[in-house]
Amino acid sequence: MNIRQLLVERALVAMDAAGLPEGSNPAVTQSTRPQFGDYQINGAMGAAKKLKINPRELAQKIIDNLSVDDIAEKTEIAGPGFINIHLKPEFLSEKLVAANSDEKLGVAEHKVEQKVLVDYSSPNLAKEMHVGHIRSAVIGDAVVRALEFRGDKVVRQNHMGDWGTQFGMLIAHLEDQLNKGVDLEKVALADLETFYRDSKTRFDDEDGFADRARDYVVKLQAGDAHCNKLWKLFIDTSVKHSVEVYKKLNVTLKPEHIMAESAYNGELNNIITLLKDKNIAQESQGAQVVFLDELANKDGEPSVFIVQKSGGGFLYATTDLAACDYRSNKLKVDRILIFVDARQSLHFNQVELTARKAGLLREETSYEFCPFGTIMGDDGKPFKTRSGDTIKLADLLDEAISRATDKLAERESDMSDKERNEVARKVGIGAVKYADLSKNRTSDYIFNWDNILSFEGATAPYLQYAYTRVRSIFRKAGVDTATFNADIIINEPQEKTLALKLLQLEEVLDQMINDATPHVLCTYLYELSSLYMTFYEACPVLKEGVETEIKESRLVLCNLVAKTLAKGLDLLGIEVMEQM
RNA sequence: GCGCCCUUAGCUCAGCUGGAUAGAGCAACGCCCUUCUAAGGCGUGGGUCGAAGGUUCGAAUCCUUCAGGGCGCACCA
Repeated sequence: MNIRQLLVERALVAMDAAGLPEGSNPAVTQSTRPQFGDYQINGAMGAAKKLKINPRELAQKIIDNLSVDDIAEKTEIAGPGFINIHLKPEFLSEKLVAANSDEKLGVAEHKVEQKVLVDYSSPNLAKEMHVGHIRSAVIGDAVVRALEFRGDKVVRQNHMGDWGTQFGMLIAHLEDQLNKGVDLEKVALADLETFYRDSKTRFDDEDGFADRARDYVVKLQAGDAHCNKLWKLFIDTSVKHSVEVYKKLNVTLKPEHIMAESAYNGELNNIITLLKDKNIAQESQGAQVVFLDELANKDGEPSVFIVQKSGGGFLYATTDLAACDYRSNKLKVDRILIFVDARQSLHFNQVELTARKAGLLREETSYEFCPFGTIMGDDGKPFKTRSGDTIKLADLLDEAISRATDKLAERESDMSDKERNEVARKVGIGAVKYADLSKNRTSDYIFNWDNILSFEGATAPYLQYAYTRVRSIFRKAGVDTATFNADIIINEPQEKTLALKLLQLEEVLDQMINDATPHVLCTYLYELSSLYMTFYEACPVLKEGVETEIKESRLVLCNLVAKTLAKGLDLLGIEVMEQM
């Protein structure tokens, strides 16, 4: 049930009947205040401007043709030409009762299933995941879950960085360590961070090392057995580490979703050949390069996109082009969503332009680069992503759980130790994830321990707490929430606003899926919880003196709040608990 | 140099298919636990929406210029 969409459809019919040109935007939005109704149609003003007619008169004409008797109790024109829609309480009640007996809470599945490929997490291997890696994993996973809930077919791909130049450097360093007789298990892999940093230092400072590293990459990519054997040591350790982090983070990525850069190695030569044959790539300074006029600067100099290095080595550009081909031409997906740091915007722009020209991306495939902002330190400067101090993601998650444990210990509770540990884990991890998910994907992200691990205000624990409050009522009432349903009677304003909010889940999910922005769901769930808290204080359910019909009506509202919170949080990858 | 992004309350952020009095959380202050879990609720204070122009009946939202900040731009990913 998408009320806004329903009103858009009705408004379009009315606008057409009122003689407005096709393509007029009804501009339906939720009303900003109660006196303006629940929704408003603002399209009359825009259309009137284009046609140079009186907007109020046009609004009246639209209302005359607007058929909303089944859903609205009142429509009115206000101000310069707003059309305010006041929904019927009976309409809300009816839809809520239906939603309460529906597994999907009244959210319809997409009529035409789409095949959507989501490329997310995609860490660079040979390093531990640090705090910056949380964004792609957590945001991508939320979008994946929402897509599946709406009925789309999702292909998860973890495009791990296991094939780049850094591996030449790592292999060379590892080889030297082994030749010195250093024990492999202890030194090389126990601390990937240190190992990476040491290699990087040699790469930057030591004469000849960089050249050797570059040579090893070519060998690796050409299938050299010795290099591959050493390389595999890094990959296995890194993948194992990633899987542990995903599990802790409650992210649905599994080893079978790994489609790493190396997986495309066999295709890279073909890609270059194709680009050369089609005269898309040309040699320049010994490398294979695509010049893109579409991204030319104002002097007309085209943007440079290197697809093969002068030594013959391939780059992530080559791999990403091969990935386009595989996803679009082989898997034939409708959408490709890529959750990657915004600093790679130019690169992915270049990839899409080149891939489209070369036929590596079909026209029908939508290629959606979904960038996210950079992690900033408290000083407002970006965290170093290479060879600098970083906070390990695993450590951050452990600290979150530890803080939640302390907080929980302050409260009285009859829970067992095991239950308390579970609650602390869900609260801690939830808080971290919500802090990340609730921010606009595209903006930069200031990393601050206190904000990220806060358990008050607009946080996951607040939503989890709202959930436990509802569940507590049901424990007392002793009703079976799976089957319980009753008529909904909307008398109090708190009931009305809560009822309307409950019916807006689908609207929110659509926006989240279209724009790949989980923060709209975060905002929605917070508002829902907040409205529930208000309702909870104002509208007693089980207390003495509440009439049976009112009690049952409120129980249904409570039930829907609980189910919506649980489902919404589940789509964000955040767990709920019965008590806390 | 060129390109992309950002600038909203003391702090962290929503809002940006142009709409009615710009919203939350944190922090501050004042109330509310013999009544369904106070990780809560109710209330108060707090804003030249970076600046200046422009388009419009209407601009935080669109356009231009400027300032400040960030990022990217030929062989890393």
